[in-house]
Amino acid sequence: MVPKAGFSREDLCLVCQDTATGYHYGVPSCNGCKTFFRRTIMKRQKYICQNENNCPVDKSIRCACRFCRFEKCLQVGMNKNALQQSREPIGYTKRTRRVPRKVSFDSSLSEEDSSVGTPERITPPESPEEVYSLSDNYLKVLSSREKCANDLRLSEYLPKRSLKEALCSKPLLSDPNFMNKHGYPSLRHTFSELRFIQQSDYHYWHERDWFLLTEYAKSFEIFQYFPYEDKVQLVRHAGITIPVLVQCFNSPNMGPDTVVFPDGAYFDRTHEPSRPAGLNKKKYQMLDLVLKPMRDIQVDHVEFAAFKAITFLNPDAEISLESKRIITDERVAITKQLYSYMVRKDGIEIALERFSRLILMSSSMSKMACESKEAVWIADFFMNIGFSNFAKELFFGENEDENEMKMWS
Amino acid sequence: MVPKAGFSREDLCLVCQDTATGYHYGVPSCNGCKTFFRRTIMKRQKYICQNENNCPVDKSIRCACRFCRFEKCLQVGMNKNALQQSREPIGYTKRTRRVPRKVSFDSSLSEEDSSVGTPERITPPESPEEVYSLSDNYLKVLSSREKCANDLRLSEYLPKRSLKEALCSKPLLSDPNFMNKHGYPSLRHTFSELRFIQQSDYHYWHERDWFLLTEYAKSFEIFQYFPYEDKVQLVRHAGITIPVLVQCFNSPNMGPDTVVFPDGAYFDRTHEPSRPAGLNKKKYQMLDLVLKPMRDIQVDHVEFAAFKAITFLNPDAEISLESKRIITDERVAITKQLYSYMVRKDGIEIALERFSRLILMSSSMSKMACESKEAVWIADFFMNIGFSNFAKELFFGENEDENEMKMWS
DNA sequence: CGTTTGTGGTCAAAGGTCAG
DNA sequence: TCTGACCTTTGACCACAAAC
Repeated sequence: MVPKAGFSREDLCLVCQDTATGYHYGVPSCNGCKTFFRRTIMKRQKYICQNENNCPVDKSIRCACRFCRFEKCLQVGMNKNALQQSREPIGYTKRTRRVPRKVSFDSSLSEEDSSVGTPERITPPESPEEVYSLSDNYLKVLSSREKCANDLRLSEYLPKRSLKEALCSKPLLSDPNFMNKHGYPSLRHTFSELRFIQQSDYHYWHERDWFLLTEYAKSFEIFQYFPYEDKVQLVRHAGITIPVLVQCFNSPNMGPDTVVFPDGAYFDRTHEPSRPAGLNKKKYQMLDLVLKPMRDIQVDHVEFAAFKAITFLNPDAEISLESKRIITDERVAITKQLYSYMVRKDGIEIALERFSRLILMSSSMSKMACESKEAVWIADFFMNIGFSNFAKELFFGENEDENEMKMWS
Repeated sequence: MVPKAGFSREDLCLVCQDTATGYHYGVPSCNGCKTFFRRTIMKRQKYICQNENNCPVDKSIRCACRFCRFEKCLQVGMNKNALQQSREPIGYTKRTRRVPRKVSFDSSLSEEDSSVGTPERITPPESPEEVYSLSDNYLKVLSSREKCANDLRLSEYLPKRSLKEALCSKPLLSDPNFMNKHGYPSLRHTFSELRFIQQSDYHYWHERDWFLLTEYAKSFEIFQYFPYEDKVQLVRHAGITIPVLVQCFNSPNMGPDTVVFPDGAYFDRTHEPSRPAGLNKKKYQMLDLVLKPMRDIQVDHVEFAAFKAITFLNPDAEISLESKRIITDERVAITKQLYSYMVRKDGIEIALERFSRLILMSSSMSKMACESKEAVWIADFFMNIGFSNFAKELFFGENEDENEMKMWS
């Protein structure tokens, strides 16, 4: 693209002697020969001369023999290497060609200024506008799945079933018939009539959110291929963290320390003496490690969907090595897309900050998962809180011996 | 001049790998990508990818997909705000400096001077912005500090002292006199004469690595300002993870399941019946959750230094809210710096993959921290393993009552 | 006060378009 | 179909100002 010294508009195309429009592929040449050369190379076209391979080539008859025209292009020095890789199509929406000008002798030197001379001053955008990307296909899937899960959470639907039934039955979230029938809010779940939470509310929402967790798990394609024992372990490992995440994110913001459930039950930093000390402590962890950071970062629903998936797909669960590998790969893929999404949304500076904070929350989630299981176990064992059979299956396995093993392993 | 070790790609455009002409909008880049980025922003252009939004972008085909090219510009960190927003026909803003040059100490990474103590940052961070700008040097500081720590680990030096003495005494790693005197390898610590590990070896290396942990902790400038109780909690929380990290990273690669200590003691996946079941299980976790991933990712020493700091600066420890905040900010700053380093080293695609895998390891570390404390407690309580007083202080606190509280809280 | 660095602008020369 | 006048995009190079 360095202007060749000494070129003037009077120069002629070295191929056909037409008026040259500049240097093309290293040679002063006209538009026609330039385009002809490029097309020939790009389409790898081969020509054959009908005569003696020495046809004359000039402006009037340059189209007569393509073989000899191309030969001439090469002879005068057109350089194949000056061709570039195909570019993206521009796709003109409409023909913006100027009104054909009458050709005159002097217009060629002065015409530029009329249209090009005073372009309006282009200024950068004042504010960053939304640049949402379609590149994050998986994120969109996760996000709409999250929407369905929330619809179901607000509904009345809550089946009684064993853990095995829950994990092996047909997925509901991806079933349009089911969702049409049940996926609308219950009148009781409209976040109205606030009242302080009671034991029965905790139970109700834990049961609901554990039910939702099993459906959420099944909504991952990879999940169906895992051995049953891995499914149980994965859901068990997420048994505390996912409900906590869901409860925090879906709570309307009624102050920094308040979590509201859809039926209006709420809790805050109030110490509840009737609950085991461990569960009170977990409540504070939930406020400090999840609610506050998520509000600080201002996690949006796409980011939430991704982070929830990252939290669920935890290779630290006690599953087979093959399942660990699959889960890790899935997790990394989501993490990468999440980063891309955040960069597009906020720009690199802010995105890297928010991304780091969000991803580093996963270590807090792990801590909660680990400690809470212990606390739940102790709560049940010593306080006789009375979990449902489903919850006991979820956390403790099918029999008491297994529990003992877990406690001391 | 600070040598640019590890920044081998600095002369290449991070977007397309063409020769970079300098930093543009915050990123080493070529003229083409620079101009492309500016034009896209100025003209508010939106592109659509014809494929899967993951087109490769390099010198030869960078024009093939403008969507993916622009996406990559953002990914590698091109900053929209670096475009000048002035309404004047020509407006210039302040240049964006990438490395503050005012600090003149630079012995950190020079070759032979490893015995010299690591200088800490001279001025404490007054604002988040200052932390960020200084953090360009932060990885270098962490990396050379790590070198000192390893020198001390290989030495003979191992004082007997209480936890309080350890945490409140003068930092040794940054003391050139001390490091000159003691920071050279012991003859016994040369990784020769392999032999299977014994109980006494475990004890010896745990004691060494706990000693090193306290010195490592003190090497953080923020650490000295924490209340004593927070210091204890922070070190306690890192009591398992940091030694495990150090042992894995510094072990020569003698196969996928083998960890070798400097004196030649090694362990592998062999079940050791004489050890408590919990500690055997932790050993497997160490191999699966730390050794294997670190070798898969091929963590280099700068990345290791950063990840170790991220692991140590864990806001999940039971410390005051103010300390949590300080630690989180420090952690996030290191994380951002680590990401930048990896992008410079590997390019965006590989870096994002490796970064995600590495950062997500922090949740495994949290799990280990949580479960291991429990296992250590049980090991001591039931198996009478016989930890030193120092270890007991580290893990269980000063008195038995505190232990009981922790167990059931 | 000169050098280095990173802005924005320029325009020759690439590639793409579509009536003829 | 192929052609080529016309159009858009690209990037090497330049001037300028701020930082060093």
